[in-house]
Amino acid sequence: MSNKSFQTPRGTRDILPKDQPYWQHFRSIAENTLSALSFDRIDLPHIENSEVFCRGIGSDTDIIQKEIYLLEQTKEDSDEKLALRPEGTAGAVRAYIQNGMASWPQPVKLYYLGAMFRHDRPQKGRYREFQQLGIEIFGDQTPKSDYLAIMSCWEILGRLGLKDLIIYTNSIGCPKCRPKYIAKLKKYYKDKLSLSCDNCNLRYHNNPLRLLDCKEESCKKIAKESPVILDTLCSDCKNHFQELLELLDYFQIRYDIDPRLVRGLDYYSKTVFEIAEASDIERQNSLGGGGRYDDLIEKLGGPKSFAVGYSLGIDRIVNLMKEQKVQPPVKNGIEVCILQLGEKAKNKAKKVYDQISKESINVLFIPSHESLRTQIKNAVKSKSKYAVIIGQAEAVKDEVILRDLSASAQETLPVKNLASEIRRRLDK
RNA sequence: GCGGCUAUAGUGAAGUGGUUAUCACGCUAGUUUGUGGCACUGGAAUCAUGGGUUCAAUUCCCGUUAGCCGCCCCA
Repeated sequence: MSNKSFQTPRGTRDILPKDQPYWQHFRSIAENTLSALSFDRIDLPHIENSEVFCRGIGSDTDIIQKEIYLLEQTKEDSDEKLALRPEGTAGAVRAYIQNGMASWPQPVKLYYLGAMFRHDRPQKGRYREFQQLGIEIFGDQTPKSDYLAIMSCWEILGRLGLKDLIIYTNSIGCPKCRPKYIAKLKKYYKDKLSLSCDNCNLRYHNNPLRLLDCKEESCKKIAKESPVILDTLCSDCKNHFQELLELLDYFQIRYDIDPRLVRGLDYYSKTVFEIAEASDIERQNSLGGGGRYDDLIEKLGGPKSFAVGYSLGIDRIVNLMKEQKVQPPVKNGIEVCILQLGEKAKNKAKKVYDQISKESINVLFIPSHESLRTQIKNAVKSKSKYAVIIGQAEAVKDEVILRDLSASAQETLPVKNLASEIRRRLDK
């Protein structure tokens, strides 16, 4: 008897049986939707060489600088630093390269489902171990893939029954045109740095794009007046974005262009987007986000290729399902319990059991000497819908009592065709 | 990583510097083997954890841990 009790480490939690229907509902809708669009599932390791993440996500990002879980090294792999994955894209790109997917028929459309880890301060909807669904489309540079990504995401959440969702989108240009914008942005900010927060002063040097993303009131004002990247895009990026928007319009996907939307990961180019509930103005709890990352494959040592993808935070989606009262379907469980009194009934009960289970009705029968009172209590506790009661009298006459446990009504029925009778009632 | 609030049965809540710490719902055992959800009788909390103040701490103070909120960041 130890008196020390344990609890889940900070930012992790048990997902208990009562919540599982929500998770299963999400998974089944997501997987059905995606496989209907010819996405294939891939499972990736939870650990990778930490370089995959550093080079992929960008060593200046918060994720790498302060949120990544590095594993303690063991003797055997002492020269390989391993890290718990903080997101899925970098690992997916590694898999694309390692498995020569560049020579598969393009585009390669993948999805994955699983836990990600970030050492952040937990809050509601923010956990250190959290579940993501991610998709990646490799090998196509046209806006069709951007559209397909956004549409699949929109479709999954729509089919789940979530309401009031909105896509925020923007284009952050390509390596050709972004430097021009950044120069323009820096010029604009140059004489305003004294008015900006410390963080923004750092951003000015390290990651100027993120100046637009500052949440400080004073900085927000400055950002609001700042030059808009869309005006500086090269014609290639401009057309790409334009074509994407036309597709979104055509399919009536609700979106807003947010010229200040930039994302926390370094690998994006051209299209970026997030999806959130419309009332979550500050987007503290984005349900998901993604974008195009045409240069990442090369950056991780692969051939020149193209890619677009996104990830959804399942924990947040489950929270929203609960808030919006989305009812997940519930599994059937036990439908019929057989209760029996006496030896004679015990022999009959087995035949009844066989008949019922052949009809693929979920039936439970454990012979016992318990009182009928106790047996009924147990049947109710097992959440069975019906009880089939067989006593001495019924056994002799080849009958049973069929009791509806929720309605407290019962009637005597012949054993013959009992199963199909029960099936009829269950299907009602 | 920084700041704020919180911590009492499974859940939600009361409450007190000093005998058996309340209440609701839930859970559980039974009310003597032909009828459950009602009723009745029982059971279950070292008042998160470690330390301090005190004759005495669940109550006051400090640390720790965890949750929530804000910042940061993101899913």
